[in-house]
Amino acid sequence: MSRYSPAEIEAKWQAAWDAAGTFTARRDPGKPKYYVLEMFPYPSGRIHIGHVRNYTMGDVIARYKLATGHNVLHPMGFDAFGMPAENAAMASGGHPRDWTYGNIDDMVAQMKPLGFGLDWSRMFATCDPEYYGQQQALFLDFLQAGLVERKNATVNWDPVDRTVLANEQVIDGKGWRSGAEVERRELTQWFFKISDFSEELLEALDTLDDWPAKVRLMQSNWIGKSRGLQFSFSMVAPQGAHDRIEVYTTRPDTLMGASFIGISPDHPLAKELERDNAEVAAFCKQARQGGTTEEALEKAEKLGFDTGLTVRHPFDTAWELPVYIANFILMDYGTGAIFGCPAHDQRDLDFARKYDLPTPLVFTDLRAGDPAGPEIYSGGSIGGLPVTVNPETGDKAFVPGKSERVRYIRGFAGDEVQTGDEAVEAAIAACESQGVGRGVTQFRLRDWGLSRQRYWGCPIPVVHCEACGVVPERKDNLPIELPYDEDGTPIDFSVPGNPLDRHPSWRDCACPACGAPAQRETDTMDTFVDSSWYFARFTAPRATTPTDRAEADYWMNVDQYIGGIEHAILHLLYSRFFARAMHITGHLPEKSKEPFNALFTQGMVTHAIFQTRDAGGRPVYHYPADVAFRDGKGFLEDGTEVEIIPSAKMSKSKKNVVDPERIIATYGADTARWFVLSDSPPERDVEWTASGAEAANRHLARVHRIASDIAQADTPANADDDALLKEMHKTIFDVTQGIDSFGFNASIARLYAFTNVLQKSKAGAEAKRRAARVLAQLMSPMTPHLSEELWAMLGGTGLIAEQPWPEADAAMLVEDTVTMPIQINGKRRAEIEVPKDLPKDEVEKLALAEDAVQRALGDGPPKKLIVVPGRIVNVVV
RNA sequence: GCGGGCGUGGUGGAACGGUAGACACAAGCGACUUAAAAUCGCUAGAGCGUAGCUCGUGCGGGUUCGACUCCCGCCGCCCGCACCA
Repeated sequence: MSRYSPAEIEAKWQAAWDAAGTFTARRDPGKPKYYVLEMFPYPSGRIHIGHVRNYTMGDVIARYKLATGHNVLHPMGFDAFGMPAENAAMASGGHPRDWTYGNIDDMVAQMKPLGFGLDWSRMFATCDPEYYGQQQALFLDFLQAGLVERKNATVNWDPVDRTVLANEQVIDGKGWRSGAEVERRELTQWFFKISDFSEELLEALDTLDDWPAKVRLMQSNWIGKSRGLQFSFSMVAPQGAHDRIEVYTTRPDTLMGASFIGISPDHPLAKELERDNAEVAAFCKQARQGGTTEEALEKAEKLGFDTGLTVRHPFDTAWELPVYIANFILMDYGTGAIFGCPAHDQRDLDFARKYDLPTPLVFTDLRAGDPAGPEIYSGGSIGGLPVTVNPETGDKAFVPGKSERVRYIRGFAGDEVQTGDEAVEAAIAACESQGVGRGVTQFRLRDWGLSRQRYWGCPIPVVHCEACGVVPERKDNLPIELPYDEDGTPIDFSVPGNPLDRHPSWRDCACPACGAPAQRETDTMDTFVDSSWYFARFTAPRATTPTDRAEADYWMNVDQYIGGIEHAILHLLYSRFFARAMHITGHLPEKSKEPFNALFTQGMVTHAIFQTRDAGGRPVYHYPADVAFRDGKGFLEDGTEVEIIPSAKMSKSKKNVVDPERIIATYGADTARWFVLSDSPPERDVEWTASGAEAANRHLARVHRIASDIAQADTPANADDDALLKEMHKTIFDVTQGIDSFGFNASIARLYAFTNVLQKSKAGAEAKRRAARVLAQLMSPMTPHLSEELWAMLGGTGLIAEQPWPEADAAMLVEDTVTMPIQINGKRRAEIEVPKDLPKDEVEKLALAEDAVQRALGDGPPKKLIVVPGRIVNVVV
């Protein structure tokens, strides 16, 4: 009898699929197509177990769809531009291109042994000139279609290295290399006009039925549609050209609670004041310190500078409000100016407390004044109305939900008692009728700045000419390739900044319009651009235009997209925009405006951390391979017990990583594939454990053993055949349903159960062989190599990968009787076995006759009797 | 700080508002063996007065005949926050 030997069989069957071209996708209008795609990896050089899980999920779908008669497209590529390659060149010399392609070779070599049913002939990397040249063509088409523009953006500026930093390079407000205090600085950049599509991108979310609701909600919040009022405060004393300050607010109902005006340090008025006032300039400089992230802005200490200027309240010209320059207001949002209502906004309240500004209350809790209700205010007043928030809760603003009803004491429109939403609408209407501003619908979504001051990215194909201005490159000149060296000299990556900027022979060129000497744009594109259309490129990866319409029309859309939740907003939103832009420019059909029909977000693979402490109490981490287990505890070789911290995100610094290559070498690819799917639902994290992997391997060996016994068995057909086949059909049904609904762990649990049944069954050899072949088929999406081996062993013909999926016989699924639990007051106390269609009153009779029920009832009748047919009986006593 | 999610035995997890703990891991006991490994079988949420009863799905409330599931308020952890990919 042969033993389970993954190393042998896995290589063998991979070669067989290659030879048969099982996974090579060809357009065939006669067959329904199915496009399954996993988010492609960044070529770090090593695949990790999380990749294994991600691609195994996609492969299960791909192989299952192939078996159900689909023409499957399942491609793979690399998201190959980005900072790590430049960082590597900076840290240890070499060239980003060599580093990246070397890593890609390594990763492909690590992925192939996993036996994924991928069409490798379509592979590309986004750093291939063939790919990014087409991306440049797309950029030019977008530019011509009015989908691109130039304007200012705020960036992180390192004043010592004199370079722009990525957010992740800003640590606690300081540059990662120089340690210098980072400044926010404005720069002219290219933008995709994604905000023109805000409404459409928001509305179309409703059509994405097969996307997780949480992703749609996150996108919806990100786009952030709001209804508000745009109006201006007139200045008491005009300052230069400024005689008013334009603000936007989503809470115009709190206008009578205004306490101050805040403007961004980059507001034109602030800039004007800065010019001839050293104190203002010093404050603005300080206010511009720190990173650009929303998180940094929100968490930073709120600072303000009283300009001494004042404005008039639009409804009471005698009421003057001070104008502050504030560090938490960004010029990129709204008008770069706000009015503060401290009583009903936490940030404004913090600010008002700090600068001792009044906090007029606009509305109160309906229960205010009720002794049992919250006390919201006390203290002084303006015009007989309360001003000071209750000193006891004085640092907490009263911010109820907008749908909650509150009592307006400083309202100016609508009822005294109304919801925030109603009050906002009433306030907008009232303001409009009195000529104070206008109602405006605004979106939080900003345009997508795509310029990056870096080398390792797709060059932006434009030229700056003194005479003609900004000129698009001619498509004939594409691709504009990144220079590998500097006329024979290696590019120096050790200097901060963009090497393209200091590369004269690459930068200098002829103007595509007038032919005069001109200069190339040295910025490259955000790597999100690369990943915003790769799915379309996979449909015709070698086409000499961005897409081939016949191929794109056939293969698009992606039927099932699989990736991490961390991409829930940006990558997916940008891709949705790109698909629309590509449709407008003729590169994709109408139906592809939403390019991903279904989305699945998978969880991470985690691993316990093994830790001891050094003399100073600091943690010391240990690799899993160095830890031995006894009685559920872990020990180092010298006998020291380690502390086990379960389920932590894998990270090299914590040493809680497992290497897929080692797993494959030890157990084989099928074990790795089986285990990463087996223990947790796919959308949740799964914890990798050595014992779990071992057990998965033992199970596969067991299936192999059972199958080889069955292959040689000669038991005649008998009375047990029917029960086995019935169980087989139920298993087909359950496993299929599991795969269809991404319940891979449930499918696997069912396969375990069926294996147990098969092993114990006394059925005849023929029935058992049939059941075992079906078992092999049902396992084949997860363990394709073992399944091929079993299939061949059990007399199957051809490749199991190319067999039609087994179908459950509905007649074999029905049961004649059901077990009904009987509850007394909601607690299970007994159960009865009844015919499936027994009438309700019969069930009631049987239930009441039960001992447990009789005992609970005593002599009285039940208070209530609930019978859910086929499900449950509940007796209330 | 803001937005989104998750929380069930010693462990991973299962459970259309209807028998909480399927299926596994770890553990214990047994069979086989000279022995071990492998394999096979059995036990197993906690507690108690053990034919049975009580408690139990992060914490506190609520809705319901019935709540892991729905609602409200907390706590903890994870993801995202526009130049990480």
